[in-house]
Amino acid sequence: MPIRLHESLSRTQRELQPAQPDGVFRFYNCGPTVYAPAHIGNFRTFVVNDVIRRLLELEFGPDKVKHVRNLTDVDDRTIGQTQKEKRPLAEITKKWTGLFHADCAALNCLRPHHEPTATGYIKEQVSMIEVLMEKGNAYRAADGSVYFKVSSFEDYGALSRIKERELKVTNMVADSDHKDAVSDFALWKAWKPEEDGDVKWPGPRGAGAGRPGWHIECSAMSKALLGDTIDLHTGGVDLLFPHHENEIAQSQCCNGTQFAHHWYHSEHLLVDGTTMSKSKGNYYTLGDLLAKGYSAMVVRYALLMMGHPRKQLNFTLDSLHTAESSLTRLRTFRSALAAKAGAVQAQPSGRFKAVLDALRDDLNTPWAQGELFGDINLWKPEGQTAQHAAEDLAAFDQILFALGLDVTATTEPPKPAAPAAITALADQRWAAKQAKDWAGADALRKELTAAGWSMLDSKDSYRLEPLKK
RNA sequence: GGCGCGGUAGCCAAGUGGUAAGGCCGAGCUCUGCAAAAGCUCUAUCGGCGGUUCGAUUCCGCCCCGCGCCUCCA
Repeated sequence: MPIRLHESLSRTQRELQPAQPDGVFRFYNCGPTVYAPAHIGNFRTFVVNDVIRRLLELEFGPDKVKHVRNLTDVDDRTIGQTQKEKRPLAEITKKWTGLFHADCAALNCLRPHHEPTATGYIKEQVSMIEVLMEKGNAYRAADGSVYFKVSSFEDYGALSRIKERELKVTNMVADSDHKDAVSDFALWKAWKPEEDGDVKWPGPRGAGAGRPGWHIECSAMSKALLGDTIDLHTGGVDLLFPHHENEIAQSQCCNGTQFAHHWYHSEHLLVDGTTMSKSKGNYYTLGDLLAKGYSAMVVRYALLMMGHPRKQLNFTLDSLHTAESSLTRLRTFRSALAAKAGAVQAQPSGRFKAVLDALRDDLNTPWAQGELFGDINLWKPEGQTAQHAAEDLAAFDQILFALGLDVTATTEPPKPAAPAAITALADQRWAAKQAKDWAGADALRKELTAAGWSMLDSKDSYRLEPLKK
């Protein structure tokens, strides 16, 4: 069964297929701006894209997928941060890039094959801008900036179906600058010493020094690393307009050919029913959630499995509890399977096939979850030979690979140690239990519970865990 | 004003023109001094009103409610 994915331009589901004769699937995913820690909304998109990458590898083979995800390391926000911190741009972007990589690794996202930075591709961007100027699709403004002339591209608006007169009037006033038309967008932004500090590069022929606009970077990096036409271009819905609309305009006018065969956009994450923002106090980074005691794998599960990627997902801390319980069941199930299989190695059985099919059907993760637990519920250890169990284990592991869920790693954060007062109570209860003083033991358990601790007995020892918040 | 999305059990969430997957939580039972873990079982008629149809949660129309986006935010 081929992978079918919703396509934003046609608004239909289309099969994913490599178009080039080399059979390599070319996949570009718009990456983060590295000026602050990425928040979990960002990571929903990256986790979803990671599953696309994994499905593509399963479908076409690991060496037949070329996945590019950029880092935006120069734009208004990164530069704004240099001004705020009075530190060089590279220092700031390096710091946040490092954290982004760490978060991605914790969330078990595969590294893209290329991770270009905007500042690493200035020449490529400049040269595209020059071509656009030569072709009459771009013009130099009075201040030395270069703008794309939207009216020169007939198909503009095809992706977002937005017409310039439909844009909110208030936004049109604010951004007058030196443009010929309000909908024209910057390809190159002239250097403003008071705002940009020392961030500048030599501009395209006929323009001043400055820096590239945001949109051109993706066009240039995609062209440089994947060629003029790619198989799939993805990002969050917010990028649909203007970012992707503008990329299409730039790339197609410059290259004279179709830019992307397939556009895919994942929906936004909401937190507590509304847009996440620092002022609302519902803004979470991965670090924030780890600090609350959740594992990154639980976060991945919640971001991926608890809602369809093309529907807004309302994230709550409660959903992390759900995810945690679900993930624990997966872990338990795998242990049972592995125990039964022993050392036997085998090819995947047909079990869990429906899970993969659900993913191939427009990344329907909730459906996949249904199939997954449905199959787990049907599994019975009785009558299973080690061979069968090994086959089922191989099939299960394939599903875990596709979803990027690592249940074998001990990703659980260490439980905090109990304070001395609690351990003392626990010891007392243990003693009471050994003396078969059930009433005393129960009373002590109640005390522990009241203090927020749970005492888990085993044959000849016990451990203490804090009760769930 | 424009573009778009959603309203399915306590919560989350798939899905189908013929009487609703799954997860979480909860309850009962088994097991176990208790608790935990594990296992079994149970829990909805799909926002409202019309229409089409033998039959609609699923198609059409209207209405109500909630939400997102609209130039540099994944």
